[in-house]
Amino acid sequence: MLKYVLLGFLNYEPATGYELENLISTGTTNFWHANLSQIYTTLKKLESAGLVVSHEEEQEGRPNRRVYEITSDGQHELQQWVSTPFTEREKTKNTLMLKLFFGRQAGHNTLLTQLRIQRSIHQAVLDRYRQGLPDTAHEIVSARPELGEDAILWQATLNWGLRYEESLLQWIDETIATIEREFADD
Amino acid sequence: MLKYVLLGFLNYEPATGYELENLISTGTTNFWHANLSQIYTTLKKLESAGLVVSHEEEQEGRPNRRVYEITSDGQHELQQWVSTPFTEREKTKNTLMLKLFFGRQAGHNTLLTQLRIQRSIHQAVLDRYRQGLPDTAHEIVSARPELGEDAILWQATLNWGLRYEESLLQWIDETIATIEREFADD
DNA sequence: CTCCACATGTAACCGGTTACATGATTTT
DNA sequence: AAAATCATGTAACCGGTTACATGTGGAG
Repeated sequence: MLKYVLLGFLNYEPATGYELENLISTGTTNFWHANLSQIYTTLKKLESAGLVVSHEEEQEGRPNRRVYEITSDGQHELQQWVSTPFTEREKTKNTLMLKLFFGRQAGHNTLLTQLRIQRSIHQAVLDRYRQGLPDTAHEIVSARPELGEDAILWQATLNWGLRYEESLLQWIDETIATIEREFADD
Repeated sequence: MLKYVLLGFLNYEPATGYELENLISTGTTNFWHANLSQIYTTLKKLESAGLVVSHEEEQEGRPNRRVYEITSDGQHELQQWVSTPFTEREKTKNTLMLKLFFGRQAGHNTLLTQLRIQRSIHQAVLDRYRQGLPDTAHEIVSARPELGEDAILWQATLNWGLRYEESLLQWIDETIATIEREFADD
C-alpha cells in the first residue's frame, strides 16, 4: 500500500510528489518502492478521499510545486494502519530462485555467470549499507532528538537489510561452489 | 512471470491447471506463487500464443480435465528465458518492515506483539523446511535418477529458504530485544 | 553542449486478486 | 453431516508499470 507510505512521510511534514519520491528512494526503497507516476496518481486519490489536502506554490523559473499536507482524517487512517499488526507471511517473488529452479536447461556456465553477477550486485548493496547508513540513526538523533524513537525503528529496518544481503551473499557463494563441484564433468 | 513457471513445469510432463497449482504450491511457492484463476487465464493466453496445446479428457463422476502440453515453440521460449541471466536486483516489498518504519505511533506493545506473531509464523516455516524438505532432493534422485541435475538446483533454492528464515528469526529476536530495552520506560 | 535536478501530469496496458458460479466424490 | 479434494472457468477490480508529453535552470 503506497497510500500508507505517503501518509507516513506526510505525517512528518508537508511535501510535494517529487519530494516524496526522494524520501521513498532514500528511506524505504529496500522494502517499498514506487515511481513518480504512481505517486502522483495516488496523491490525487488520497486528496479526493480527504486524507490529504494540497495547494499550489508558484516558483520563478521552476515549475509550480503542489504541496500536500496530511489531514486529521489522514492521520487517523495512518494511526489505524500502523496499529494493526501484520500477521501474515509475505508472499515474495524471487526471479533469481525461479531461474535457478528451472535452470538445468540453461547449462552450468549460464547459471554461474548469473550467480556471479548477482554476487557483485549484492556486494555493492552491502557495501553501501555498511558505509553510508549504519550511523544514520545516530546522526538523525543528534540533529533532531525528537526523532529518537523513530531512529531506533529505522535502524532496525537497516539491520534487516544488512543481514539479508549478508545471508544472500553467503548463499550465492555456497551455490556457486556446489554448481562448480557437481557440474564439473559437463 | 507465471507464464514461465507454467512452461517450466509443463516441460517435464503434461498437466491440468489444477495439477499445476499443486506443483506450484509444493515446489515454487516460496519464491513464486499463483492462484487457480490466474493459472487458468494464463494457460488460455499461452494456448492462443501457440506455446501450449490442450485437449479435454472425459472422466466418470468427475469434471472433465483439460490437459495442457508444451509445444516446441513453448520449449523454445522457455529455453530462451532460462538462458537469459537475471542481472537486476529484485525490488522487494516487505509489509513488516514498512509497518516498523512508520511504527512509532503504534506504541511498543503493538510492535512487540507483531514481531512475536511473525516469529511464530517463521519458526513454523523453518520447522517445515527442516523436517519435510531437506532430503527431498535425495529422494527425488533415488526415484528418478534422470532428475539429478534438477535436484541440485532445487536443493539450492531450498537452502535459500532455510537461510532466509533463519536470518529473519535472528533479526526478529534482536529487534524484540532492542525494543524491549529502548522503550522500556514507556 | 550535455546531463542532471527540478517538477507535474495522463493514458494505455498488464499482472494479479477477489468474488462469483457449479458440482460430484471421498475422507474424516 | 461436514470438510476436503477434484475440476474449470468468468467478471470486476485494482495496484502498479511503461510510455508519452513538457519545460527551465544550473553544473560539469
